Parts: sequence; structure tokens; C-alpha cells
Amino acid sequence: MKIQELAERTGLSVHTIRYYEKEGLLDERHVRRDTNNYRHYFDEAIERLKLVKRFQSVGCSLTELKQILQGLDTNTTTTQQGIDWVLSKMKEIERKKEEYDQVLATLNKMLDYKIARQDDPGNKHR
Amino acid sequence: MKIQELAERTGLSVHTIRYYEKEGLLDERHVRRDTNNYRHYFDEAIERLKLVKRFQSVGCSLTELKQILQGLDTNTTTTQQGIDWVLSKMKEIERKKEEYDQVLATLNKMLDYKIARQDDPGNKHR
DNA sequence: GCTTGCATTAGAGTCAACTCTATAGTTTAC
DNA sequence: GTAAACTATAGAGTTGACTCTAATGCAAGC
Repeated sequence: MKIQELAERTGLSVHTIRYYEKEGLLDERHVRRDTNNYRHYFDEAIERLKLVKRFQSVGCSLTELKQILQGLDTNTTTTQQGIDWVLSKMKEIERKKEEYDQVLATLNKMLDYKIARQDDPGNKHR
Repeated sequence: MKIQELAERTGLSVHTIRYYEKEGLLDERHVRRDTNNYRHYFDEAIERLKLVKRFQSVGCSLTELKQILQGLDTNTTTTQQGIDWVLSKMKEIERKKEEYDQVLATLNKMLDYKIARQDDPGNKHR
């Protein structure tokens, strides 16, 4: 498939896809060139980009992603390094979820306050 | 207290605190000027900055935070708008937590795979 | 009174992650 | 066969959130 189709299938823009390639997040398993120099994408590219999107949306930088994905792809990362990365990432995510819970608690308090004020017909400034 | 102390107490840099003020996240309830033009901070500033930090760490932009906080402060936001914001933010956070769970599942799969490979003495490329 | 350290400002610089522009070649539909 | 739509590149511009610099002034300890 060509870049436009991949863009539609992944929800990324063609610009972003080219940018990701430049940043080293795609390799010859995902994309090659046709004779006209157009990029030809394999289905693997869809999976890869969706993976990138998911991890990126939980706070992985492209640089970090690139390192870990290249490590997995080329086996330059040892298995132990891979395990360590996964474990530390999992801890990070658990921490993050706790932060979200804290914010949710704060929002809940705000909501109670707001609703109380709404029901109070004499609600005033301060 | 002066800016340095506030920085220590909030874990932000003095640069960042001044930047936040410039961006409208602090007002006269949090900071005023001494005769020598030094900023003098009240305890409210600590709470405010911690709130900003927490919300910001779960993906609120400073612009969004500024709007909602100013709305709360000056009562230009109606109660209903406040409730709506809180509710939509809560939904957003729930969605985000689901994303985190998905990533955790992916990481778990990766971990299983890695551990299997580690135990396999004949582990090879691909 | 002098040094060291903290305070002020305006504005420049940085970084990540896009996002867009200009220019030019290719493909497709009619 | 030509216009519209898609592809390519290099490189410039944008945005958000800092982060730092330079020049200068105030303060506290000795």
C-alpha cells in the first residue's frame, strides 16, 4: 500500500509517517521503495505504527521507542535488558495510574463542591 | 516566602515559577510584591503550584489549566460549565487509564516472550 | 564596605514532535 | 493528453513548556 492508505489506516498523517521513518521507527520490514521511488508499505507497518502510537500516548518518547524497538528488531538488546525495560516501564505505568487516581479524587471533590453550589439558590461569589 | 523557598517547597525551578506567573497561573492571592520589588508568596501559592503540577502531569496543558483555574477564581465560569469540565476531564482520565491497561497487557506479553527466550538455551536471532 | 548570593527583567535558546512549504516528478480519470 | 491527485525531497516554521543569559539591583554575613 502507498503512504496515503497507510495514513488512513493508522490515523496518522503522511507527514508524520515520513517523519517517523526518518526517526528510525520503520525499517525494511515495514517499507521499501517501488521503482518510481514511491514508498511501498507492508502490513507490518500498520501494526508497528499502531504500537508506536499506543506507547507514545502513554508517555514514551520517540527516541526511547526507537531504541527499544531497534533493540528488539536487531537483537542488539539482550533478553535481560529487554526484561528490565519492560519491568521498569510497567512500574512507571502503575505510578502514572496512581497519579490519575489522585487527580480523579481531586476532581470528585471539585464536583461535589460545584453540585452543592448549584443546588444552593443563593450561591454567590466566593 | 521568597521565590527560592517556594521553588524548594514545590520542586519547581524559580524560572518555572516566574514562567507560570507570566502565563497567568498565579494571581494576587498567591503572590504580591515587596517594596524592593521582590515577589512575596503566600502559602496559597504552594497549594496552587502543586495542583498545577498534578493536573499538568496527567496531560492538562497550561492553557487549559489557566482557563479553568481563572474560571474558578473569578467566577466567570458558571457552575454548570465547571461541572461539565470536571466530568469531561474524568472521562478523559478513565480513557487514559484504559490505554495504560492496554499497554500493560502488551508489556506483559513481551515479558512472557522474553522470559521464554531467556530460559531457552538455544535462543537465536528471530 | 565588600563579597556572595538571591532578586529583578527582557529576551534568546532549546527540545520534542510535529506541520507545512516549495519544487518537482508520477499516476489516474476523463 | 491534460488536469487533478498523489508522491518525493529538503528544509523552514510552529507549538508548548520550559531553560538559560546578561545586565543590574538588593541583602546578609563577616
